[in-house]
Amino acid sequence: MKDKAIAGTNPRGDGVAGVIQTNIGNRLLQALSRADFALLAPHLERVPFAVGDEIAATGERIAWVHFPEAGIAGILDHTEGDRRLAIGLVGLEGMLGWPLVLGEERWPHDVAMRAEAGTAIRIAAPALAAALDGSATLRHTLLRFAQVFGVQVGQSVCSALIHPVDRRMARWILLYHDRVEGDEICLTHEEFRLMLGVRRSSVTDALHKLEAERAVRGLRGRVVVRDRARLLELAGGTYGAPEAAYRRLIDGQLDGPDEDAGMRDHRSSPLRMSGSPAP
Amino acid sequence: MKDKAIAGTNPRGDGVAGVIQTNIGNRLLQALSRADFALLAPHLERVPFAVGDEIAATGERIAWVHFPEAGIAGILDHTEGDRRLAIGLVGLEGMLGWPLVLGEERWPHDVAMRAEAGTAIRIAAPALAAALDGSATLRHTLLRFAQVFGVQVGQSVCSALIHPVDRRMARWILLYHDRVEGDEICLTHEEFRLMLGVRRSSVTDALHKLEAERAVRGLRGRVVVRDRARLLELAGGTYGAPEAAYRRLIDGQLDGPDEDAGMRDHRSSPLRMSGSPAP
DNA sequence: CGGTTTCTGTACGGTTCCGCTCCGAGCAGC
DNA sequence: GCTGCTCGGAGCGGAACCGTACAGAAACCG
Repeated sequence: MKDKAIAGTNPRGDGVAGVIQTNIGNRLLQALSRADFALLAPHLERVPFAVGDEIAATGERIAWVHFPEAGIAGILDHTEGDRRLAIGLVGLEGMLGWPLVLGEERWPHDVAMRAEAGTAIRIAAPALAAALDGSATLRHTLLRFAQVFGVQVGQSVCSALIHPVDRRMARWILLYHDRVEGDEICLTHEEFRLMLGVRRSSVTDALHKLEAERAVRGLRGRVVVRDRARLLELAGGTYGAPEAAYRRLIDGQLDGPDEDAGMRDHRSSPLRMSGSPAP
Repeated sequence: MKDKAIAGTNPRGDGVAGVIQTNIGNRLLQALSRADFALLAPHLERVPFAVGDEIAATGERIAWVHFPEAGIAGILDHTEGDRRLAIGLVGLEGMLGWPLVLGEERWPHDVAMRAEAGTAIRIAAPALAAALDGSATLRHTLLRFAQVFGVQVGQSVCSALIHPVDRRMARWILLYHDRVEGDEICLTHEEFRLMLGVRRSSVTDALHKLEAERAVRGLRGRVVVRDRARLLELAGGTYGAPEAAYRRLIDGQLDGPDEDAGMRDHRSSPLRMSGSPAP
């Protein structure tokens, strides 16, 4: 329980209204100015979702934009063959539907919920579009998230090209870990398989290598992070840049001008608010 | 000479002023409304570049935004190890520096010119930022390009995960082919190696497979496309979506509302203007 | 024209990962 | 208890790729 003091608000699916900024578990919405949030507030509603829920399907119109509060969304591409491969993850730090902010009305990928059930705040696409037209600062915040996610996808390319399965897996575990309460990640080997683009038993092998490094512990249906620093080593340069960019572009915009933190300092876990004890 | 009637303007490096919209070889600038172009025009200048020129380096401030007219830019990530891996390509259809439009002031990747020398139209970052603040339609066009490029990177992930080297290579050849006059692509095996993330001799092998398929012909320092349709088959689903999105979002915005073309119709070559004879 | 550099083709042994298949372990329902 | 299902672990032959190394071919250059 060493993290995410901000996230731990009430994840009950009340469904309508009563959504106020201090009552929200999504960091992107929290980062908005009071005025920008007020623009959105009348149109926000909280919805629950279960593991496996499909938020979006490639080619369909974007009807809703979601801001997850708990749970993790996999961004899935299934342009090739039968498999759907994960190109990135979005959790409570981001939004689902950024293509709308970039002027695209259709989903370029599938989006499916993973790892654990939770809630999201959603807003209808036309309402968001109207608010975007009315506020440059709102635009800026959401666009910056799109940029951060783009960097994440870029790292997915590098990871896929040069890392063996176990090191790719270390990266995905970190991405999940950042977006989850505690150290448990509820995913079966089969789900890892789809993300990594390998056969299921390669996941078993990779997990065993990570266990031999004492980096994680594998249990039925879940993985427990045991040594985050070791995972960081294994992931190498393919973890960190988007997280640093997030801190600089989304969190940092509150603190003032960029303090020239650089993109290379990613040994910490900027998305994960470790060390902040709950009240 | 079966393509790109639009692109064939004077690629001499005149360097300053005199840049008018009909005189420009960049399709993104061409797609702008007359008013939006007029906003930028006073600040545009044409610059030449050579193969190997480094347009940007990771972490540095974005000082200039470039719109290539001929030649191709590789977007390179070198977060891991010594190698720089290509995550995407940008040519005369796009721009270099879209992170600025998304609110990021620093380059998230390296950018280097590839394949052939050429020219680009550039604009200083502050001038572009001012113009963006002043025109929603300008913003929309440039943001849409950022979206299209994001889709391209997503496909790079899938390609890297599930395709063997020769099929990945087919995809890259198509991406180059779209952005080049004629059917010759001037790249050495060594340059392919960096993009594909493999050793140099694997490039030789892959190229031989493509030659056996009669899809391309390899010469010293270049590859000639012989059977584009065959390349499309080999690339499978990892080619086409961004090109279709480009036509819909950038070209289509002139023609009227989207005619529901769908994302899946990518057997043609939407970026490549084949069949339009020069006057 | 001969020497040098660059680019391409080829080979060898070793590793990773594939597809496939089968088995056991945990877990729910009845 | 037994059954049925999901999930994890293991083995085997083969294909893809790797790192390394070396030789021929093409371009370059003085």
